[in-house]
Order: sequence, then structure tokens, then C-alpha cells
Amino acid sequence: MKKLDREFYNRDSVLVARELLGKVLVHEWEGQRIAAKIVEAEAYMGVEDKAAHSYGGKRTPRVEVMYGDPGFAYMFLIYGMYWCFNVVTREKGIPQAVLIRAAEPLEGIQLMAQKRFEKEYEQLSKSQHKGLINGPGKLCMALSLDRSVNGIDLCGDQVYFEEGTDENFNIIATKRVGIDYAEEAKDYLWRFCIEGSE
DNA sequence: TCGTCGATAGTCT
DNA sequence: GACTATCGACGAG
Repeated sequence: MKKLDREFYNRDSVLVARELLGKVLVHEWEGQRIAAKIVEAEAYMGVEDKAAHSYGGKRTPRVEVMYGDPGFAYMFLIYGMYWCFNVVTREKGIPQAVLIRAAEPLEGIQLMAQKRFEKEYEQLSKSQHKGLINGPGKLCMALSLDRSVNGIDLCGDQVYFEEGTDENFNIIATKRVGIDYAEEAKDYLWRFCIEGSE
């Protein structure tokens, strides 16, 4: 399938977050393809968004990638143990990003099961199966995304997005998660999900 | 199936 | 020294 190009990412995060739903995230890892269909994403609108790491124009070594060109990966560690995968949006100098929160497995499912539970896919319990990649930290574990891919070009050959095959779904917009400190910004409907996905 | 709670380390003040 | 864009274990029902 066709890779998403630079221009796709060079728009506001809310647009990119919506349109990333149904697209396929691919990680070519040690010669194997690990792929998943995005079903949940959140927009972080940068300077004016109290929930964003770049709120108020904050600029530190960690968030530097967000100030660069669109279509690059911004990884950060949360709660001391989990990685979160983000896509940088908008042109250089405007620090916006989209957090990828959940997906459905497509390829490399055995690898995902190994990385998450050190088990064969067939041996997973029902709850393990459902919880394989239904959260940002879990998704990063399963797709082998960590600090080593921070700042990587998503228009390259290692980590990238492809067009999806099934564009036939409804999108639900809800409040973002885990940002109680963000005052009025915590109520913005900037979290997007595919209706009916588990 | 729901809730509450502790783990854990990088980052910034 | 405080805080965090989360997860899973565990207990009550």
C-alpha cells in the first residue's frame, strides 16, 4: 500500500488524528513487518493546548522533535516505565503532535504476543488477546517502539504509515485521557476512535 | 466487571 | 524533589 507522504502530516493535529484512524502503522523490525490498524488517536495542539508538552512554547531537549519538520516520531517515557508513540504535525517551528493510543493487529501478531506476554498468540487468554495493543504503552511494547525510534523519519523505510483498505467506519470524538491537570483543555473533544472497535 | 492503588525512571524546577 | 499524554495486580461484589 501507498505510504503517507510529508504533506499528510503538515496540517493541524486534529485533522491528522482523525485521518490516521483506519491507516496502518508499520514497523520493519529485524527483517519482519509488524503492522496494525490505528483505531484511536489524540491530538495535541501545541503552544495553546494546556495538555501538550509544548504548551506555552516550552522548549526542552525532550520536546525538541516537535519543533522540527512534520512526519517524524516523538517518543516519550511516561510514569517511569511506558513509552508513548507520537506523530509530529505542522511545519517546522509549530510544535504539534498526535498520540497513537490503540490499534488492531494485522501482521506480525506472533511477535506482538511474544513482546507483550512472552507467549504464543494461540496461548493468550481472552483478556490478553483483547488487551494486546489497546493502549499507548501496550502498543509501543508490542511494536517494539522505544527511545531508539525517537526523531525517526516516518517517510522513511523503518517506521511509517500506509493507506488502509477499509475506510468504511464511523468516527467518535471524546475527551482526552489522563490530563486532569489541563484545566479547560481537558474537555476538548480531541480524542478520536473508530466506532465499534474493541 | 469494576474500582483502587503501587510501580518506576526520566525530565524539569 | 515533584510530577507524569499508563498498566496490571488485586480485591470486592
